[in-house]
Amino acid sequence: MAGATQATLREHNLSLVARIILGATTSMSRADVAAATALTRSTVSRLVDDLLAGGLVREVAKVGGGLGRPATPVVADDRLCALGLQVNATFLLARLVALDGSVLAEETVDGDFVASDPAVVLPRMGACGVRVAAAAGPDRTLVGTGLALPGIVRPGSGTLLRAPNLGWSAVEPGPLLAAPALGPVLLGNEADCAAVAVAHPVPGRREGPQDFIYLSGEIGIGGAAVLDGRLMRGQHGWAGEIGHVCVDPAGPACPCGSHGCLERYAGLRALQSAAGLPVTAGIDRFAAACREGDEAATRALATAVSALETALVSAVNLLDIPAVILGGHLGRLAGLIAPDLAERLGTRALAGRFDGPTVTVGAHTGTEDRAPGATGAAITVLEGVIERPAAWVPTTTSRLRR
Amino acid sequence: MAGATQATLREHNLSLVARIILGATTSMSRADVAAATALTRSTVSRLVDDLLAGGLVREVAKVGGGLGRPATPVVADDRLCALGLQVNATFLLARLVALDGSVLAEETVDGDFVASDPAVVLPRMGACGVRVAAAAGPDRTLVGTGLALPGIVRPGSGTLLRAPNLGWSAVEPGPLLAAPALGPVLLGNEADCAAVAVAHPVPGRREGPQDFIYLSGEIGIGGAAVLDGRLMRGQHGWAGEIGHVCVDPAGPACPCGSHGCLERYAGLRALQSAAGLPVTAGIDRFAAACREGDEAATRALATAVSALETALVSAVNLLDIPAVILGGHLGRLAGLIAPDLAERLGTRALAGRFDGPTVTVGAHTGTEDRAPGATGAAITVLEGVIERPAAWVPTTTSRLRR
DNA sequence: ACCACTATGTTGTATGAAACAACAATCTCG
DNA sequence: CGAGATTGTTGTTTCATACAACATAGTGGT
Repeated sequence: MAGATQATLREHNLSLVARIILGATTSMSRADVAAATALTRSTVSRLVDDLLAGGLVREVAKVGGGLGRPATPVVADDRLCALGLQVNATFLLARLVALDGSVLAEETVDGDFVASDPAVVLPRMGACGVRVAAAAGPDRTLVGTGLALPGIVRPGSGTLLRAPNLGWSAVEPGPLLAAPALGPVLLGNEADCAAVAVAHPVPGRREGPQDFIYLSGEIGIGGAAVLDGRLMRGQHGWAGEIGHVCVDPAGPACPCGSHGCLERYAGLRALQSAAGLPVTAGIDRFAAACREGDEAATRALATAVSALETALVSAVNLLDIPAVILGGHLGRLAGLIAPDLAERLGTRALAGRFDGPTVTVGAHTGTEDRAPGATGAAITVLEGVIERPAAWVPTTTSRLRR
Repeated sequence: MAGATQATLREHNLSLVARIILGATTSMSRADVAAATALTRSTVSRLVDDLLAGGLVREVAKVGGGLGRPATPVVADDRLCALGLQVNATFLLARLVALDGSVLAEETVDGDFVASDPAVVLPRMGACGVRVAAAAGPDRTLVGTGLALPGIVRPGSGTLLRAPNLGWSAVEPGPLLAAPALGPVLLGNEADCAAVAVAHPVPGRREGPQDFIYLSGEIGIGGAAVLDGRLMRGQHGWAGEIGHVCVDPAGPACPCGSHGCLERYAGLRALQSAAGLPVTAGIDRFAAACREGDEAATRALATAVSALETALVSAVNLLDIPAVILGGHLGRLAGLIAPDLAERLGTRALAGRFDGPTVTVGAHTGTEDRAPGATGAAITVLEGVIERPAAWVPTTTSRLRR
C-alpha cells in the first residue's frame, strides 16, 4: 500500500544487480551487468560501487584475453555471513555461511533431544552458535541467524507452534537461545529450509531444480513445496507438509491427532519397527536388510513406497509440481525407491498425460549432509540481505526507511 | 531481469492509485489516496489526472459535509470494459463487464456442446461476443476479451490442451472465434476464472474470501486455489485441479486415464446416474429427491460427500488453505453437504489443531449465475488494465515500452 | 614501434518522478 | 463575517537513471 519513491527504485535496482552478480556462476563485469539489466553502464557502475562499499561484492584481478579494455570482474564477497542453526532429534548443529556460499565454520553437538526441555536445549544451541559465529572474526559481519526446527512455525511471529518429535509446544526460541550476539533470529521449518538449500545452494543463485516437492525423512516426515524457486507457504506456513497427509483413514493413530498419516508408514521409526530393527539401528542397516532380501524389511519398504505413492499423487496433482526430491533417510533410500515411485507417479499424474516427461524423483544431492536445514536457514537470512541490500550499504543519507 | 527506471516507478504508482480508487467501497478523494499511499497530495493529483484522462476513473459531484474545503470524490469509471466469454457443455455465454464492475450486456446461447466441433462452436461464440460487445457503444473502449473454458489451458500460450466434456483437444480458440473486433483473447480455465470472480467481484477490489479452494461442479469437477487473492497456478497452470484427485485407486475408470477420480463420485452426471435420474434431470431434481428421502439419491449424496472429504482433506492440508467454496451444482447442493463436510474436514485438517476455527465450507454467493467463469474471465482482463495502466493513459511520450 | 580499433568504465549534463513548501479554494463554525 | 480546517494546485528541490562524450587499456595489423 505504500507508494514507491526514488529510494524504492534504487533499492530495487541495487537488489537486482546484487542478485545478478551473486547468482552468476561466472564472474561478471559492470558492462555484463548493464547488458543483462538494460540499465546503462553508468548506472550499474554507481550501484556496483555501493555494493562494494556494503561488502556484498568484491573486485578481482582483471582478466585480459578479449578485445578492448579488459573488464574488472566483480564476484560475491564473503565479508557478510549468516549463521544457520538446526535442532534435530539427535543433534544440534551450527553452521556459518558466507554470502558467497562458502561454509566458514561448523559444529555439531550430538545428543538425544526427543521429549526434551526447550529451556535446556536451546541455550546449548545458542552457545554452540556463539562458538561457531566467533569464526567470523573481526573482519566479517554477521547479518543474522536462521534456526531450522523440526516442527510447525508460525510465519513471522517467531513462535514454534509444535514440534512433535521434540515434544515442544508453543516455544519462542529467540530469547531462549540466550545469545544476543547472534542478531535477529529467523525461524523456519526444517523441511522448508532444506528445500531452500536445494533450490539455492548459493545465496542469490538459482541452481538445481526450481519446482519440486521436498520430502525430509527424519523420525517423522516433513515436506515443502518450491515453485519457481520460491517456497510455497500457504496461509499458515505449512503448505506442502506431506508427512500428515492421510494415506489410510483406517490406519494407525498418529500423535498429530489423525489416523494413517504418511509418516506412520515411511517415517524412520516406522520403517525400523516394521522391519524388526531397534530404534537405534539407523537407516543404512535398514537399507542393507532390504538389499539382503530380509522379508520384514522388504515388506516395510513396499508399504512405505505405496504410502508415498498415495500421498505424492495428491500432492503432484494438486500443487501441479511434477518433481519430487527426497531428503533425509528417504534420500538415503532413493536408490531403492525412486525408480519405482517415479514410474507409479508418472502413470497417475495429470501432467504426464500432456507434457511428455512424467514425474521425476531424485535424491537431495549431498545426502551425506546431516543438516541441510541449517544451510537453508542461513541462506534464507542471506537472501534477505540480497532482497534489501540498502540496509547494508553505507549511504550518505540512510535509505533504508521501510 | 530488466532494471527499473523512473517510468517503472510511475507505472507502479499509477497502478497503486488505480487499485486504491477502484478497490475502495466508498469513493475516495485525492487526499484520501495520499493518506493511504504515503505519497504526497501533489503526486497523487498528478497520477489521478492521468487516470482521469485514461478513462479508468471519473470525478463525481463534490460532497460537502465535513470541515474544510469539500473533497472531489473520484470513483471507478465504466468507459473501459472487457468481454467475458464462457463455453460450457450446455450453453455459450458472453458478458460485457465494465471497469467499475457493472454488467453492461449479456447473451446466452443454449445448446448441447458435448463432443462438439470447436470449428463450429467457437465461431458461434465469437458472433455472440460481437453482438454483446456492440453494447459498449462508441463512447466506451473494449480493452480485451477473456474466454473461460472447461478444460486445461496452457498458461500464456493461448492453447486449450484438453476439454474432456467438450471432446476438444489441442485447440487454439483465439483465431477460431473469428472476431478480431474483440481484441486480444485471454484463455482461462473455467474454475480458475470463477475463483477470480469470487475473490474479486469487482475489478481491483478484494472483497469476499481471499484464501480458499474453489470447486466448480459441472458435468465434471473443476478446481482452483486462491491464496491471498491470487490464483495459484502451479507449473503448468492446473494447481488446485481437484476433480481428478484419486479418491479410490480401485474405483471406476475416468476418461482422464486414471481411476476413481473425484468427479466420478461428485460430478453432476455421476450423481444423476447413481440416483437413477436421467442425464437431463438437473441438479434441483436431484436435490429434491434427497430431501424427500429417496434412497438411491441419499446414497449417492453420501458417497459424494465421502469422496469430497477424501479429496479435500489432502487439498486443505497440502495447500494449507482451510476454506472451501462450492460452485456450480455443488453450490446448489451446499445446504445438503456443506455442514457435514465442514465438520469432517475440520477434524482432519492440520490447521484446526492450532488455529482454532477449522475449515469453512460455503457456497459461491450467486449460485443462480450460470456462468461465473465469464465474469471472472472479463475481470481477469480488467485486472490487467489495473496492473499496467500506463498503456491506457494518453501520455505525452508513450511510457508503455515494456 | 606505431596506429587504428574495440570494449570498459567514468564523468558531466539532461530528463523526469516524487518530495517539499507555499498558496489558492472552499467549506464549517462561532 | 472572520478564524480555522481541509483540499487541491503550483512552483522549487532532490535524486535516480538516461544519454553523450571521453579517458582507459588492451589487441592486432603494418
